[in-house]
Amino acid sequence: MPELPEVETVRRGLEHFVTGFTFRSAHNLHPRVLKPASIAPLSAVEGSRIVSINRRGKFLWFTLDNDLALVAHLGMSGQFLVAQRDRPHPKHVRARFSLKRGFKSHDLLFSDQRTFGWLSVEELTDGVPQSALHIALDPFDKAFDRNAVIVEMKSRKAAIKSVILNQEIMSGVGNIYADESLWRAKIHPEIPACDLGVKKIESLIDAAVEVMGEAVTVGGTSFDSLYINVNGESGFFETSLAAYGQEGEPCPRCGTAIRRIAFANRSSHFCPKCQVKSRRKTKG
DNA sequence: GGAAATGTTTACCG
DNA sequence: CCGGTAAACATTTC
Repeated sequence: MPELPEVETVRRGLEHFVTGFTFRSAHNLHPRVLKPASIAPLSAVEGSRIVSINRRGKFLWFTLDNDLALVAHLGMSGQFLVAQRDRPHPKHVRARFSLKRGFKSHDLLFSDQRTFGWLSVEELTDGVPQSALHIALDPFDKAFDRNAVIVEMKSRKAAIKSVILNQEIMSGVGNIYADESLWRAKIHPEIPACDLGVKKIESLIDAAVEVMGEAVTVGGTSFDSLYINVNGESGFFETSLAAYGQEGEPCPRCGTAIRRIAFANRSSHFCPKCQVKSRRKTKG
């Protein structure tokens, strides 16, 4: 379930294990793993050295030493795995890369059960691949302009949850962290963004940064294990979710049962007492 | 058996 | 242009 924190965890894992390595071979093992917009087959990366691993929102890419990038989106279920001899061969392997640096070598696998993820070879524009150019900066980017994002959000008539999920305004937030952020900021998901005060939108962005930052911290604690480190499992969900997936469970703040509504083709979870739609005050 | 689940893109309608 | 909705992609789990 990769959103920004999971993708960042994968990025850190890859940075640790494959930076400086050269692609010795690249094998495409599934007819849909290569994004149609890719300018070349996966084998185009053979012979290239990995300079850095980069991320914007949920888009991930390997910057190579030849102005190209191997771009990856994990979709719903994509994973990178460093193949290990003593581990069983993972299922749903869509691509296999053989890497080497000096006497060291290992295989990197891209596994994706539901095949919503993809890989592509792309050119970079100012260090950003073609397919991620339309994606807005995420709040962890050094160049992230918080005030500009607040102004943009405030100008939208759409429901605040749609706005915070819109990757072209601010990237990185998916359905889970949207619900968690809205819960922390005490905002009902269906309130039009333009009806919210600047302070409220500010607190929502801060909540998103906070909750995703915590998730990255938890996900990043597994650095001792090669396997866990790159597979994108954060372990965050089991203990720390206040709203997402908690329908019927008590709100950790007030004890009211969390509600689930179908919204924007997805589920939204919120506390009907803490996150009220109208600002009408109770009489008396 | 049916619904729901994660994300993105595209289409269609108002 | 904006926004809401749905469908498409695939598979597994409840």
